Amino acid sequence: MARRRSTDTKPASIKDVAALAGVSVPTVSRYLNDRGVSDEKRTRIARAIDMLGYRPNPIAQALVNERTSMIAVMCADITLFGQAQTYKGIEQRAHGGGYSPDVFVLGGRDVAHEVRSCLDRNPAGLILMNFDPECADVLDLVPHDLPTAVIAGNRDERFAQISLAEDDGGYRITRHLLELGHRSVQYIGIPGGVGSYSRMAGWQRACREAGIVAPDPIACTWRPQDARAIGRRLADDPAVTAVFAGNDETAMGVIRGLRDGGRRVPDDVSVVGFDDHPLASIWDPAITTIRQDFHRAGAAAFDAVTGIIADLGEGRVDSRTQLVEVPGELVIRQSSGPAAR
Amino acid sequence: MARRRSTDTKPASIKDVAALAGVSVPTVSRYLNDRGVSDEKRTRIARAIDMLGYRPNPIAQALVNERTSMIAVMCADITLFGQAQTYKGIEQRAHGGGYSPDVFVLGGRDVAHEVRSCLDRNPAGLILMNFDPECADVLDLVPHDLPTAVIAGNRDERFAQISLAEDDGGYRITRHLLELGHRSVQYIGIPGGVGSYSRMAGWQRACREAGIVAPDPIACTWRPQDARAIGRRLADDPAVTAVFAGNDETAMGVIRGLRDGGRRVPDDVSVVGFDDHPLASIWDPAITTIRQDFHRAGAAAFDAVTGIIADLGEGRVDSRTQLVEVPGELVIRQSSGPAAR
DNA sequence: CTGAAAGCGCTTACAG
DNA sequence: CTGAAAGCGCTTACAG
Repeated sequence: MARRRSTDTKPASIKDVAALAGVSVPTVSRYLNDRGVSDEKRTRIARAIDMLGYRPNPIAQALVNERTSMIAVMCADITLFGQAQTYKGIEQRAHGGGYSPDVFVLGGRDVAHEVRSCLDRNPAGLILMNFDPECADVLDLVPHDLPTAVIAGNRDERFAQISLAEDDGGYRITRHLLELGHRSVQYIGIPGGVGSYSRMAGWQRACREAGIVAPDPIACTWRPQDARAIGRRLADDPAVTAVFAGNDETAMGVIRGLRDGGRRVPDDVSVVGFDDHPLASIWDPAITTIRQDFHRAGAAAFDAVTGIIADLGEGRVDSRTQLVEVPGELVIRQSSGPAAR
Repeated sequence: MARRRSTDTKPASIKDVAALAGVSVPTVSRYLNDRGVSDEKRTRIARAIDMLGYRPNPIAQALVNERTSMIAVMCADITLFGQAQTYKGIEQRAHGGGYSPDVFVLGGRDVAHEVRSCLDRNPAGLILMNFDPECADVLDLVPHDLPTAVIAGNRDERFAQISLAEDDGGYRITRHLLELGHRSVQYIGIPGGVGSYSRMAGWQRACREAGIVAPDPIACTWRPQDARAIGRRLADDPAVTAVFAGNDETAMGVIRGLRDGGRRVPDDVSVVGFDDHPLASIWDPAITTIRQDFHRAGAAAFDAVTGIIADLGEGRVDSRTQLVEVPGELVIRQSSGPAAR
């Protein structure tokens, strides 16, 4: 089998540049890495690079440096709103800098295998979007000395972490419903989303504080259709006057299901969501929600990882376990209203 | 600066395996690549690999093979529904195979620079999601001999292409509205989405065939809020009885805007979308749309690229410019109805 | 089937 | 500041 495709002109290497500039290969390398090179050779090398259209081979660099310039970004499903937005935040922050993010979707059964494949590629750092339960195990497979930031999930003292303050958001939006006079709030959960730092935990805390017994949470998938079916069932229970859906898309499904069952929102039942999806304000009725700043969380995670890398270069080590809080914001719209008397 | 982080135990290399197994390095390499190795050495090597937890270094492999096992996937914005779903299709198809997809978001001003950075990393193949106008220029920067598949966009005879048959979808959904008795259909465009293979082209064709003059298309962004503003404006024009929105999210915004302006959907105005977004059937009224099979398009693109790679290995060359059609499906729901008399 | 040699494109001590 | 040497972890001819 041919080792190179036939029509391909082989790209210039550092050797070609050195030859054309009349210097040694290490001198070109020093030029590329901003080490001391005389002005005269600088210009000669610059010209040679320009003429040849030379671009350093990142693969060779990675081999000798024993690390790439890639920041691995692991997530369970990049098609979901929060994860996509978070990645966008990472992506935009990375732009133009020395590191480029690289998505690894942990989709299959053998997550450990996928994680190892990723680590084999020698990332300079790692960002884990810990939105889904299957991601939590990943942390035990990550070498301790790999600069790492975790977004969301329970606090893990071993790593830097970006907290989206979900418990606080869940608490506040539940309080909002209680203050409207509702005597109980039904929670509908999204996959994962459990643990002491979750929106569900905030809901439970608010219920406890108000002295009411939180009803059993109802589990839902990511699919709005399933939320609709749940809403339809809830429509038949006159005791339900307030619903806290785990995210906005779930809220949309629940509202539709309640309406299918003849209940009006918010007149008969208040429904709130979470995240502030772009369609949340378009929905009819517009959805009361907690706005999450996923972009900022992504950017913060990127900054954390590159910060750790820089700190390690200078022998500092304290930034490795920092905690950054990205608070949510209660956005009151039309899907929540006073409890019917 | 330390070349390796201190707490790190250096991973085993092929050299370590060879030493432990008592064979030469090339023999281990042959073992790894399924070349002839005696049974006795096979077992010794296998044991050594197992004991050391050895994993071949893909970076070194890439350097010597002059190609990686990565399929570069370029797109403009992976947070958009169609692109995210398409990527998911690619991702799932790739699973377990020898190639892994790798996203490159062409976000910045200097697309050419971004493309070159991607190509520097020596992908084995390339998939371009040609949904946005800025992506079209990319094709001129791609070396002809890089196995490439283009998803959507105008037909480019130089490359394999997966067509989502958007013009056909646009034609059929416009026909649907015309058959309901509407005398004119207003098109609201999404960014990009022009050219002879677009949903807009299908709309124009259907109008032309019906002998009606297509009104000027209205440009919209990806933001549902902007679509809502357009809908609000349209509400004041009694001549508008049918709207074809460039995608479902735009349709939702338009419907909301029409309602803000006092018009009922579909009684006063029919509104249809495109894509079959998961929320399209949840929306009230549920949205008539063209269902697109993005997963299948992604899988087809992956198959095309890996097929080209395999064919090149065997000297075939014909698959390089194949065209695959992934048709859409008209899904009639409640947002479209007979024209008011 | 197998090992010694050479090489992929780069970088980093080591002498000058 | 600069070049000759050695090496990163692999693979592929080349002899045996």
